[in-house]
Amino acid sequence: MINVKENEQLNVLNHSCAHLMAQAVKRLYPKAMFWVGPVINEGFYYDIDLGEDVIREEDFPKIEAEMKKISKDGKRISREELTKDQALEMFSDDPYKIDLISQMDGDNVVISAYRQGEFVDLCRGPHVETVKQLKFFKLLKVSGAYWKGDASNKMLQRVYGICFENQADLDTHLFMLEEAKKRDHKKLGRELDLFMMSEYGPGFPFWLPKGMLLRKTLENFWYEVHTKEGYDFVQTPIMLNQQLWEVSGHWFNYRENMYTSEIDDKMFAIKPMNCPGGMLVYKNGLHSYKDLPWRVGELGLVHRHEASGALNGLFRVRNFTQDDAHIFMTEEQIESEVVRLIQFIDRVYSMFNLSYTIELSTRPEEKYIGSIEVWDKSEAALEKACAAAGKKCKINPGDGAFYGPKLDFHIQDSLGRVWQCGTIQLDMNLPERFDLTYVDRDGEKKRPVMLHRVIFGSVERFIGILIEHFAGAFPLWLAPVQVKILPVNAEFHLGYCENLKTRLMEEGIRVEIDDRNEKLGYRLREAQMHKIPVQWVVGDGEIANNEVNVRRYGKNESRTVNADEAFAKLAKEIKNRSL
RNA sequence: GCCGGCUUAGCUCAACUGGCAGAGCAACUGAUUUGUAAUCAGUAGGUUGUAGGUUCGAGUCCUAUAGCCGGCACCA
Repeated sequence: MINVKENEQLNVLNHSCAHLMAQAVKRLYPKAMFWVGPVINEGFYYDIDLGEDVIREEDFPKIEAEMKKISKDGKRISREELTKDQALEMFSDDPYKIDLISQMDGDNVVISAYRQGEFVDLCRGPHVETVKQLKFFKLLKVSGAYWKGDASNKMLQRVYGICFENQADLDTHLFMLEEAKKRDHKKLGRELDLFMMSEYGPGFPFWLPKGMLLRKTLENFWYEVHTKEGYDFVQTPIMLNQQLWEVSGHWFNYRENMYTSEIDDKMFAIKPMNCPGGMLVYKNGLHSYKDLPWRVGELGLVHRHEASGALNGLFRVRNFTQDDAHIFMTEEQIESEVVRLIQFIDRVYSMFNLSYTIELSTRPEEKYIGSIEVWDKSEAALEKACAAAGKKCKINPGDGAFYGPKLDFHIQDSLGRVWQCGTIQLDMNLPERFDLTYVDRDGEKKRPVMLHRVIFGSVERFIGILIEHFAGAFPLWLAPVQVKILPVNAEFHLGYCENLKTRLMEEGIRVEIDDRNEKLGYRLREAQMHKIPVQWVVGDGEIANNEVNVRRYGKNESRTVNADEAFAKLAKEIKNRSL
């Protein structure tokens, strides 16, 4: 999907289009007052105060028509430079502009405004020369948005749109949006019987048999690669008492987002994170420097009371499974361990054909714990590890957690959308709070360094991303049903099919026979619509020669091959986890 | 939580300004025994999300509420 913000020409075009929209809105809603109208990756928006009035999507054609009219009139867009006083004078009846102007530093600051016809707005620019250049645009959505992004402020109306240089680009973009809609994991999840939601448990997904197969395959893969990577595995309780959450600090910081319950007069909370339980596991025994780094993995089910409006399919839920691990180590081991982790994560993402970028988030300006010296050292270690692993990393200054810096992995799906999934976080807080130690070479007890890390992030969300990434057509190794066997005539060919099925099942291959009383074309169509990767058709010809007729998902062709060869090829493809 | 929208059969959607709740697919039954994306016929399926209200009459209008969707805020 196109990124408007990063394309210089489109950036300017969309910025000007935001002004064009504002002008049209002002004509149709004379009471409208405007806050800001920036360019974003997906186009532009404008935050508007309409008083009692409301803009709805059904009003878009009207606004777009007015925009077209203004564009046709072809007024030039001109820049004016003002002093602070002049600007205040010019916008004296607009509290939003006054707020903007008074925020500008110094009394001698030069303020620029852009004018097109009767419409003028404060703006740094640049803009296109004339509104005539703004022809190929579309308003996309409208929503509420807090003034200055602060939930305690009033809500303005935010209208989104996008503008291109020609009709073809606009059409392509709108087509892509339609494509994305077709891939919606909530829609595909229903069509492919993967999961369901119920109003009896908002935000708590139900996994259906087909989805469970997908999920278990993914989890088995996770255990397999982590075992090879030297991880141990644990499972910590879902529920622990208040005292533990006080030690971890969650009771004070996140209590309103935790589900609590009283047991025998004591307060308990359902875990919103796995770490405190992990700390207790570490403290269960003594640790020698010889045992470090200790990598402890847990597919841990956590519950968080997310705001109702935040819920969104599998992307944002109230219970989810983190593919968590805590790694305990000495300070000297940070860099080599993180290099190893980056390489590990790289291998995992490549299994799904997902590319990614890494971002390093550093010490927050104000809220942080620990000494600046340790922070600097940790940040340097993470950055060095990235370089050593041969990866670039973008730096997000001040975006780290209060307890440590982190590396975030942003994956890019097949539509070019970006999702933050993996993260590697150094934690200087919990080892202290839980008084973790190891016995060093010199016999002294020392404080280990700990890092949290996830690769999928949330198993549920990752599956949602995979559904959209693959448009529901999973690679063979992941597909809930891998092979559909279709007897041409169930009466005569079923026995042979059942032998094939038994043989596939013995190898752990997920297979179904469709022997319903329907024509082959009907059953084949259904198998294709369920995006089953492989269909084997069996009739008289195949049985006579120990063959199967193989058809793949999405291919409008089939090949008749020896059954043993088909079997071997399938097994190999699954074993290799081919894409 | 906030702003806006939506909610009709398992799914996708109809039902003019308030006037007899309907179709396709799926399901079920029967016929058909099928060779690469839909065989034919029939049957059943609904307190129109829920609770109130207005009206002779409500899927349609009003109020409340739940859930969902698009954003905002939040995301340890």
